[in-house]
Order: sequence, then C-alpha cells, then structure tokens
Amino acid sequence: MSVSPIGGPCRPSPGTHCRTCSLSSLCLPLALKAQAMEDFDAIIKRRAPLVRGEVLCRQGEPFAQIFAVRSGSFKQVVLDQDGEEQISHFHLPGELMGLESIEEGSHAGFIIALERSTACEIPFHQLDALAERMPELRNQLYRSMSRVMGDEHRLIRLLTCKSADERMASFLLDLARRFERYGYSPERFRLPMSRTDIGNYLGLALETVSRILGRLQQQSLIALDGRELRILQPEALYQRSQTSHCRARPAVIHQS
Amino acid sequence: MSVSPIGGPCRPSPGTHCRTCSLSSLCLPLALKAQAMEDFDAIIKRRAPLVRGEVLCRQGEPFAQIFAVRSGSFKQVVLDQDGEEQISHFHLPGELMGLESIEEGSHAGFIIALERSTACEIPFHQLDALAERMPELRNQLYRSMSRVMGDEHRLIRLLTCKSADERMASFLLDLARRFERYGYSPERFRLPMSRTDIGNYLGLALETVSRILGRLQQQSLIALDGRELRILQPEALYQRSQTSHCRARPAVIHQS
DNA sequence: CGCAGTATTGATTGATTTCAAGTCAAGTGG
DNA sequence: CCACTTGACTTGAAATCAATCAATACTGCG
Repeated sequence: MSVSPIGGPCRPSPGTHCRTCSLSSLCLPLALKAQAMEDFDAIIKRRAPLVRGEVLCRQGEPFAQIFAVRSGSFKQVVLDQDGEEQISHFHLPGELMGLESIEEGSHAGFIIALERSTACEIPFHQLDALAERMPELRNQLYRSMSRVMGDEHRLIRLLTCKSADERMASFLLDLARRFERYGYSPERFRLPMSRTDIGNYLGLALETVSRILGRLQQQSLIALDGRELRILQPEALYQRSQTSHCRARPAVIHQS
Repeated sequence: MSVSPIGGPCRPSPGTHCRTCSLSSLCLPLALKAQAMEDFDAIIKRRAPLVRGEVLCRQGEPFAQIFAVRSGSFKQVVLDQDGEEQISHFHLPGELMGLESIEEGSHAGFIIALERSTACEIPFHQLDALAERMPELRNQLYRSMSRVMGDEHRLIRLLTCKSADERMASFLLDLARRFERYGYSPERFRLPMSRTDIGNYLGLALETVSRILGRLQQQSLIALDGRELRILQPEALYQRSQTSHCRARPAVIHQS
C-alpha cells in the first residue's frame, strides 16, 4: 500500500493519507513507525468536505467513532431538553472530537462546521484494537484524552469566577495557545466563529462581546479586522485574563 | 496469592485487596476475571489513611501514578502564580484522580483529604502495561477518562451561564448522581466539604452559599442538618438547576 | 445578463437600567 | 475558636433597548 495519487474507493480526497497529512504529528499517528502508520491509515475514513453550517455528527447518535479535524474548524453544540443550545467546544485542526462520548455511548452534542472543513472519522473499536498492539499509539491516545481534560480543567477555572473581560482575554489566549500547538502563529490568526458564537460559548450577550473586543483594541492589546485577529501585547493580555478581584477565594489548602 | 487476613509488607491495611474491595466494581477492576484481578491487585499500592487536611499529592510533582479513592473524599486544589487557590474537583469513593495530568507530566493540583480517607495509588506505566494485555481493563480506563470528560463537560455548562441558585442546585444534583453511581443513596448523603469549599468551587461567597442552602431548605426542596443532606424533591431541585432566563442563548445550530 | 433596490445578517456603539451577589456586621452553636 | 447563619445595605458588571453601518445575498426589471 503505497501513497498513490489516486485514492481507493470512497476516498473523497484521493491521495490523502496520514503520512502525507500535515497534521499527522499533532493528531494521533505521532511517533508511529512507517508500518504502524499505514495500519492506522487503513482504518481512518476521510469524510467529504463540509460547508459552513453542515453537521458532522448529531447529538444522541450511537457512539462508534471519534473524529479528527483535518482542516477548517468545528463547534460542538449541546441541545438540552428545554431547547437551549450551548456551545461546549470549538475544535481546531489536529484536535480530536467525541472522546467525551465513549462512556455515555452516544454523542454528547452536534458537531457543526464553522467554515469549509474536513474531518477524519476514526472507528473507535478499530482504534482500540490497533492500540492494543501499538504502545505508542496507546500512549498518544491517553495523552490526547488527558490533554482534553487539562483544557477543560483550565476552562472550568476560567469560567468559575472570571469577569467578562477576563473570560474574553482567556478565550483569546486559549485559542492562541492551541493554534500555536498546531503549528500556526499564536499572534495572528482568524477567529473561525461569529461574535454570537463567542457570546454563547462564554455566556455573554453579543453586545458585550463586541464591546470588550472594542475595548481591548482601543488599548492596543489586540488588533481586530473583522475576524482577523492580531495579539499585539500577549503579556498584557495575559495580565488582563488573570482574576483581579475575586470575591470568593479564601485559603483552602490547609483546612477542610 | 490468596486473600489473607495478614497483608504483605508495606500494606497499611492488611488484607485489603481489590477483590475484597467494595468499590472494585466501580473503580478500574470492573469486569476483570479472577487472575486479571490479581495481576491488577499486585500493582496497586495502598496508602496509609489520611486525616482531614492531609495532602495526598502535591501540585507540580512529576506524574507517575494515578489515585483511586478507597474511602472518604478529597478535594483537588490548584494554586496559581498569584497565590490564588481554586478547588477544581471533589473526589468521591471509587473515583480516579490525576488522569488530567498524564499529558502535562506533572500533577495539576494538590489533592487533599476532606476527612479521614484512604486512597490507592496506581503506577501509570504499570497500569498501561497491564492494559495492553487486558482489553477489559483498557476499556475501563477509556471509559473512566471519558466519564471525567463528560463530568467536566457538564460542569462547564453549569458554570457558563448559571445563576448562583442554579449552580448550587446543579452541584447538589451532581453529587447525588455520583453518590448514586457509587452505590450510595442519591437522596441522603453527607456533604464532605465545608461551605467555604463549596463557595470556592462554585465561585460564590460563603454567605451566598449559606443563604441559598437556607432558601432551598425553606422551600422544602432539601433538608439540611449541618452537612447531612436530604434531597426532598429531586424533580423540583432539577427544575431549579435549569437555566431559567439565560441572557446569551440564540439559536446556533444552523448558522455560524 | 447586469444592475439598482431591498432584505438579511453580523457587528459596533451608546445610553440606560437592574438585580444578583458581594460586603459588612451581628449572632448562634458545637 | 471555628463553621455556619441571617439580616441590611450597596454596588457595579453586564443585560437591555436602540440606532447605525457594512457586507452579502436575493429580487425583479430593463
């Protein structure tokens, strides 16, 4: 099985393989040897590109696979019984989606393309079977899951007690951090989501989002042209993201 | 290696083994066969009991093991550079601790006993080695990690946009849910943490915590005697936990 | 076809309002 | 002394209401 310019059947993007994918070092196949990489490659299904607004995965679908962002970006939306929609994640290239649904057995939310995007589908039981034989892959999977936990952890700390300004600053820095992790510039990138989405994600009215971005821009911490963002003063932005005057924070380490 | 009334050396609680542990069906060994269970048992280190306030694990320690709560309960506290302390998790019997630190390579926070508690220590590389040979164990590990993700996910949704009342109701129901998962009554249990801790965890002043609990009690949704809690009207409490009037929640599924 | 005319949607900005939750303070009980 | 409760009072962060603007898409018409 060599890299051929003409892909097999059902391959929407002929010739795409993990070993030629620019994200392979960030996604799961990191550190796999050639043969292992091909085995891994063989279980991946490459989905046809999605346009903005298209649904990759519906909430409640039985869990059978995880997804990886190959290009573009996605939002994950949870719909609760009263019909409220809440964005729980944004997913950037190289990130895995759906890991939180293993235990539940069904997908926890809708995954929707924010722009023209492509994703790989990774059947979970096949991944597990492969992981059994490949310690590096197994390790990578643990690390990916752990990373998601760490990110969520950070987000929780972000949300618990931060003001709107602090949230926004944290949000931008989080994106920067992740873009950097995936090989993009952390100082200059495009926000793939609308202001409305940001507001929904951070629990703020969109006017508030707009206002805060305006303020940050006025103070030259960032420069914003539509969705094109530049972070001019990362350190200052970090300062801003730190909780300044938090109401409820007594020492807790040495008492119950 | 049979279950003997006298444990081996370094066993603080002689005779404690996974197969006799009442939590084995909730912790990792679930569904392991007898031999597998013994292999698993062999890598576990049982820590001496900790008293309230004692530290099981310090933030920044190199990651080498995860922990399981055997009895009692723990809080996980993150200390940030300005010296702010924030409780990121409470851990109940049967739950795993430290999974979010695999990727980082060092422990993400202090883990501190809330009462007289015992924990098992599970060296991670040995666990992984074992998991290689035992699909059920591997599966259980994925599920545990996924479960943590799901829980964090829920917590994020809880924190994003809920009022203090809604947070508190969600918090109580979350505890109930977890106690139930671990075989205790979901309607009647003891809050292992102080009001101060609850406030810190939810980002509220402790007076607010107290006030809300008082209010819930007055309305007969719960009955509280010190830390002894009874949930009198679970459905009503659930209603209360639902976001009533959320500011920022426009439809997002079908647009960017 | 192309083009003016018209919604539609996303974003910005200002003015005004409100109420949720913090703060301060006093008191109870183990 | 510490953990918690309760009351009275205050405040300010963010929502709401409202107006405006730019960009894009859609319509029908000559």
